[in-house]
Amino acid sequence: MHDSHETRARLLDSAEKLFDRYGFTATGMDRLTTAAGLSSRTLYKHVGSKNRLMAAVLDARDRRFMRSLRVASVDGLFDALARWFESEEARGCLFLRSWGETGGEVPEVAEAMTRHKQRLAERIDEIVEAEIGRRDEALAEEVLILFEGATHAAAYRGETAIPAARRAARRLIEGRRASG
Amino acid sequence: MHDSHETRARLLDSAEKLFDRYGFTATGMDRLTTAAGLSSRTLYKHVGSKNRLMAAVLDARDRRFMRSLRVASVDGLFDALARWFESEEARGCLFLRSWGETGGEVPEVAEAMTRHKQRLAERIDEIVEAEIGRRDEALAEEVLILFEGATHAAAYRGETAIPAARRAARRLIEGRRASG
DNA sequence: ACGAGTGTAAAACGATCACTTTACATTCGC
DNA sequence: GCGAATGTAAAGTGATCGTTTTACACTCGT
Repeated sequence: MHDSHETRARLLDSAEKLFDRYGFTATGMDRLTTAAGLSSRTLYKHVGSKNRLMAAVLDARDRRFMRSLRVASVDGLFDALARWFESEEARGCLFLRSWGETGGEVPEVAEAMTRHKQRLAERIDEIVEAEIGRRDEALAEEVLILFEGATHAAAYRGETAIPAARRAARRLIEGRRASG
Repeated sequence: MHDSHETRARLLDSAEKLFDRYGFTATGMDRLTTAAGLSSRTLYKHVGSKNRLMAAVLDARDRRFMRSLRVASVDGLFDALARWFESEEARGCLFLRSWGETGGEVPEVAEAMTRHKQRLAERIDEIVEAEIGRRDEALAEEVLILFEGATHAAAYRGETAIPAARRAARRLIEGRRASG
């Protein structure tokens, strides 16, 4: 048989590009099968439904994104985001977009979004702790908001949004480190 | 004749709720006509097409949103956002969502998004100037990113995101006010 | 009372939607 | 070399998409 794992990877990869570029609902199954080089029969054997395909795409994207965020400082965090947008176009967070497009009513998608945002928040908690030597949930939430804001502002302002967010985050961190 | 202006307002109002709740593509014309209490013939006489309806909805929302942002301080800015989310559910920015759903390929929608974000940036420029007594584009961009971040983080973290963003913005402002 | 304007309800348009099925080719272990 | 598995291509499923059309009713100024 053909390598099932490789086929699935190719499917998730091409589907992610299409969903990101054209949106979830506007991307039809024929475009997905063509891009993956699969018959619709095989595609359905692999993922079961369009909703489950979207959820699988989001889970794979979460792993890839989180892998790129293995950094130990807020500068590293925003540098990682800048690097992400060197290979991906900035169109806002795909998790939030998919969740919004489906009205929050597709459980697989809603759960993938929640899981991803939970992991992101935890990662930022750790980075903030590494920076100032103790946990600071309030500061971590502020950095998370800058991260979320940079992700979305980059979609319409270009990548100057990312150094601006990085600058602001650094200032907030320095303020807590000194007077903490 | 029936009041054409009132009919149009009712149409835009119900359409905005549906687009926001279920997404643009997933909301069909039958749902829109039913919610507006109009025949499809009349709806098409008023707005011409679904794309133009979305653009009209966005323009009306821009006016309403900008009217709610007539404030003179960053505290006022984030308080206004909190007030906005008392009557609207937080699902991220409808302009960015619509733009993303249509792949940036519907000119009316893309232009409405660009116009809105331009106005928002100008308003925040003015607010920052009122706070510190001079223009500061870098600081204004940081506040904009916090605003964008709060808008989207509120969708999955609840409204604690807004006071957190307000707190961070205040800290950034105070830093520039003191040290010039 | 009449034509123009404005409204409705409902059928019809071809296209496309997610998904299934049919029919057939290939590769595999044994 | 045979049966099971896995693949393809392509037609077909009924539903729904955005949009237009047909047919008909009401209200206006004149």
